[in-house]
Amino acid sequence: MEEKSLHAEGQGAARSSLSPAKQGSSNKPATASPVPYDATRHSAPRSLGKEERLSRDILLDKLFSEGKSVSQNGFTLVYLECALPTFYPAQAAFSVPKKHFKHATDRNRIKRLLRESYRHEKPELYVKLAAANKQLALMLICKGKEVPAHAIVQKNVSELIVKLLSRIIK
RNA sequence: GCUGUAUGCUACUCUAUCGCUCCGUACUCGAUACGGGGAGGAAAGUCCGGACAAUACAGAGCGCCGCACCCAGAUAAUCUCUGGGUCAUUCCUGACGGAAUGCAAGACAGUGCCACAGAGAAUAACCGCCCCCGACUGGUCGGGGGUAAGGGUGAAAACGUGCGGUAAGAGCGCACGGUUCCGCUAUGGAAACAUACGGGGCGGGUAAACCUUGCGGAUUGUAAGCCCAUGUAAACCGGCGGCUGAGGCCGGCUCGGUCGACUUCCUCGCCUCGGCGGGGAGACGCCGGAGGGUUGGGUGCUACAGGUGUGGAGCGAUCUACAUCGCAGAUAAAUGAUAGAGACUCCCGCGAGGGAGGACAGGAUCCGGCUUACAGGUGUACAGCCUAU
RNA sequence: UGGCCCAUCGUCUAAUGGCAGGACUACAGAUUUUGGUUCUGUGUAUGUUGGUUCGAAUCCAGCUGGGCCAA
Repeated sequence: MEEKSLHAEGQGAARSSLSPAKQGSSNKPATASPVPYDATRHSAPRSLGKEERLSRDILLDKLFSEGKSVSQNGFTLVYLECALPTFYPAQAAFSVPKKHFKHATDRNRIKRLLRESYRHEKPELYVKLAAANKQLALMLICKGKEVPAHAIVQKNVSELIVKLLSRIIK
C-alpha cells in the first residue's frame, strides 16, 4: 500500500513538472484526507469507472420522480440523497436530450465533456460527502442550443457542485 | 495555366500526462499492476437483396405483393453491377455525329375516366347541305330520311392534299404522301429491332386507373430465438366438450393432410348378468374471468460471401493461386481532455515572422448494393477561357 | 435497433386527377361616447426536387421535417 501511494505521488510529480498550472488544487488532498471512504486506498482518485456511474436501475426512476435539482446556464444537476449499492459516496449519470441536439455525434461529445469535467471536480466532493457520511445519486443534464466548449462546461459543473454542497452540508 | 462539371481514391500526423472500455497475463485476488485491441466512407436514410433464427420437417390452388427493352456475363442474391446493342425524349451541331435521361410489355381482351369549352370526347346529326311528303300558298313551316365536305372550341375532333364521283356527300374510287399501326413476305441480326417492297387498316388519349400477359415472392424479424434466475401455481372461479374423435397445427383463405389427451368413482333404471342408458363428482382438453411474478444475467455476438500484399485470367464487373494478418463488441451505452511539435489551407507582412482554421458525421446481429451529406488533398475524363509554339 | 405512418392558410380541418373551400385568428371599415358583441370586406396555404399526364394537393420516385409501436 505504501508502494501504491508512493507511485501515485510519483505520477503527480511527473505531471506537475509538465503542467504546473493544473496541479495545485486536486493533487494533494487525496493523500491527506480523513477516513470513511478510504481515500488513501483510492489510488487513482480522478478515475471514473463503472461502479461510480449510475446505470440502469430503479434508482434512476426514483431520482427523476423524487430528486431535487440545481441549474444554471442550461446545465442541470439532479440529486437525491439515498443509500447506494456501492461504497463510493456518489454515483453519477450524464444525459443530453435528443430534442436539443439532433445528431448523435453532438450528444456523444457533450456527454464526454460532462463526464470529463465531473471527473476533475469529483475528489473534493467525495471527501466532503464522506466526512458528512452521506451518499448521493446524481444526474447531469445539458440543454443548450450549441455544443459548448470544454472550459465552459468545466466552469459550470464546478459551480454546480459548489452549490450542491452548500445545500447538502450546512 | 486557370475555372467549372462528373467520377475514383484519401479523410492530418507525432509526443507527453490524466482518464474510458474489452481481452490476456501475473500475483499480495484488489478500489491492483503490466501488455495488447478499440468507429465510417458514408457507421446515416432504411430504399432493395441476402445470411441467420422462429413459425411443423411445408404440398396444391386462390388471393395478396413486387418486377418489366434485348443478349451475354458477374454474384450467395437482387429492382444490383459489368460489357455490348435497340428504341424514345431532351440538348448541342450547318451536317456527319455526340451527350444526358428513361418503372422502356400490352390501349384490336374487357371495364372505367377525359373538367371547362364545344354540335360532338367515342354506338358523333346541334347548325348546315341534299332528297321525298304534307300544309298554307310563292318561300316559309311541319314531318320522314340521306350526309362527317364546312361550323368560333379544345391537350386531343375520327389519316393529309388533289382529282374523279354524287341529289348532297363520304378512302366510295384513283394518284401522291403520312403512319411513334397490324399481321404476312423478303433481307440483315443471336435478340430487342432495322431496312425494303407489296397487301390490309388508320375508331383519339390514359395502364406512375382497374386490368391483361410473362416472371418472381411463405410470414415475421437479433427487442428473432435459446438458457438461467426470480415469483407463485400441476393453484382459484365460471362455461363447453368427448376415441362414432374434444381440440391443436398446416403461415391470409380453401383443398388435401398431420398430431391427437383423460377414460376413474358414486348412484338410479333395464334386461339376455354383463352390458346399455340417465344423473352427479373426479381427471383431461379448450375458452373466458380474476389474480400474481419478472423489467435481471448469460447466449445469440462477431473468423468471415474477412482484410492486406504479390502474381495470373478477363475489355470489365469479378474470379483465382500463394503469402501474410487477427482487426470494436458497448448496454443510461466505451474512442475523451490538457499541453507541445510538425505538415496543409487562408489572412496580414518587402522579409523575418505573426494570427486563424480542420468537412460530413458515431457502431448496436452481420454482409452486398442503392440514395443522401461532405472542408481540404489527389488522379482521370470532358467543357470554356488565356498564353506559347 | 427493427417495424409502421403522416405532412394543406397563424391554428383546426375539407377537396371522384379539373378555379384549393370552411371555421377560428389577424388586419381594415361600419355600428358604439369608448370597449365588447354584431355586420361587411381584405390578407394568408398544398414541406421540397424531379417524373407520368392535356392538366397533379391527389399518381410515382428521391430528399426534408415530424409522429407512433415493441421484451
